[in-house]
Amino acid sequence: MSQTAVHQCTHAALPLALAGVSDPCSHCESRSISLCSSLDEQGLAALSRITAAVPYAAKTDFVSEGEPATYLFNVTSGTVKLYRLLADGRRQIVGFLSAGDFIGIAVNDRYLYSAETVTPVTVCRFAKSKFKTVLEDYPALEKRLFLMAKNELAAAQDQILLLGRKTARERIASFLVMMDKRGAQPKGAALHAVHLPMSRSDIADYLGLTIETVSRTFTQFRNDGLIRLEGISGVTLLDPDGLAELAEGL
Amino acid sequence: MSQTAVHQCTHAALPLALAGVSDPCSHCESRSISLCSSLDEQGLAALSRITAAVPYAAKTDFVSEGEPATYLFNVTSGTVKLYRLLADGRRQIVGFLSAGDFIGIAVNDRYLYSAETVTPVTVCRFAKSKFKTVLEDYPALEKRLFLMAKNELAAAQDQILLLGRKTARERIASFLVMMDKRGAQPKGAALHAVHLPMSRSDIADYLGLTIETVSRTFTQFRNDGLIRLEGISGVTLLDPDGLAELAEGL
DNA sequence: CGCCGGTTTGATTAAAGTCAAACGATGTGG
DNA sequence: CCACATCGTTTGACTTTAATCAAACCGGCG
Repeated sequence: MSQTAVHQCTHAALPLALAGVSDPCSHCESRSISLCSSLDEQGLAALSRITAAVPYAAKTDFVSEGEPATYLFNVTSGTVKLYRLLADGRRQIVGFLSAGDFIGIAVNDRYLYSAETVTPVTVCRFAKSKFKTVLEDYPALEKRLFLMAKNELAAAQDQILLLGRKTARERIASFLVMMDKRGAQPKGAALHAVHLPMSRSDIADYLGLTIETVSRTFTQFRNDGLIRLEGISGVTLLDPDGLAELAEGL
Repeated sequence: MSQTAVHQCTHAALPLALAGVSDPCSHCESRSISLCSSLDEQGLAALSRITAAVPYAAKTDFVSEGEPATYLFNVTSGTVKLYRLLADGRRQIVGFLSAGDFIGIAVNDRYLYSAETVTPVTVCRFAKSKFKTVLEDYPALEKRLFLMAKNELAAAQDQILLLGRKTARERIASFLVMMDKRGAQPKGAALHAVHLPMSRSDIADYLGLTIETVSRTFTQFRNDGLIRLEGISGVTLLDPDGLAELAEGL
């Protein structure tokens, strides 16, 4: 029905000058890796109009599990953790997000988890009601959201396997390999220097372990020559292949 | 082009061209609870044309993790388990499916998990390529798939919390409460008779436990007066509220 | 300098896993 | 029809892994 709105706008580079300096989206650094990559210039402009770029300090809670999902967020810099709590305070971190990741996939219009910044973070914030109207005009955006949901689902199932069946060593190895991949050095780089912005406590709550077990396993890996610890948040993977095998249970 | 491809598929079955009587979808029992509920009569007929109703015996493997996702499935009766394996054979069941559930959300066109029937099962099977053409004509279908993916994601995160932070007792309680809800007696029914079609081994692999721990916890619950065990696959929840509290960690 | 939070290391405990045997349904063949 | 083999389940004894409790350590900061 409203698909007439879709087929236009295949012209190449519209001069950005039109949008002018007031449009934060058109020169956004995470544009190419975020859901915005599914939009043409017009769509970007439409989204830009309903977007507020918001900075948060480290350790700021900005989404609460079960609350009405009035805002959607697109992380543009920094690291965010998503978590759920049990009644007595036990915490499970369900994911770490960084630039390009999206927050707001909701069920019954309620957030599935709480979100807290790990580092200082900037997000693009949209009111959900307004976002929906943009969504209607740009079906590619919904496709992209669907794709992101599928990727989240795949990641969730990786974590289910990890939590259900892997040992502490395998969990830590999986975590290091994942963080290494995420750091995304161009292929096969020799130097696997990984930065871990989150605390040991966060790592523990992500892997279903305790702080002490995380710490002990790190020193074990150091003694085994698998990693080198550089300060508190730096790790170099000395044997990435060995760690990858450990992660798979080999 | 897509139309011709779709027509080819009517070779093996009855003369479907004359809709109505021979159309298996229009009187499908799971129609109202499956993705088909998002389709009008025309859409249903289109889907019907590319559908094959396939029966599987119990314990039949019919989807393999990592394989190209050439078929999609809609469960219409029976119980299916989805699982992932570690290299050495450790198994994690990521979900149990029953009538109305969908199999085939894929990433990079590959299945995320393996699927095996628990009981005798019937599925509606679609070739993915053909399904895609129907999808193009019925956007409501894609919306419905998106909704299902979001629900799966919510369920996956429940399981992450369970596996990462709950005790054996809490896991079993959560499982019983979930199976009770699924059995869906009309609201607040006094009789919480739950049927467990899967083996203890399946339950263990779903909850990240061993067979022995599952068995011991069941007898513990029986001794605590929380449940009554009726034969091998029957359980009655004597204290559903108590179990629900246990499940939440209270 | 000495406090403070997060981290590491150490000693001990507890929860769940492993190994092993008994039990109980179900099905088969003598 | 019953003896017996089989498979999944339950129960028991013991072990192991990771959790808990506790102290020492370390780096940053007022």
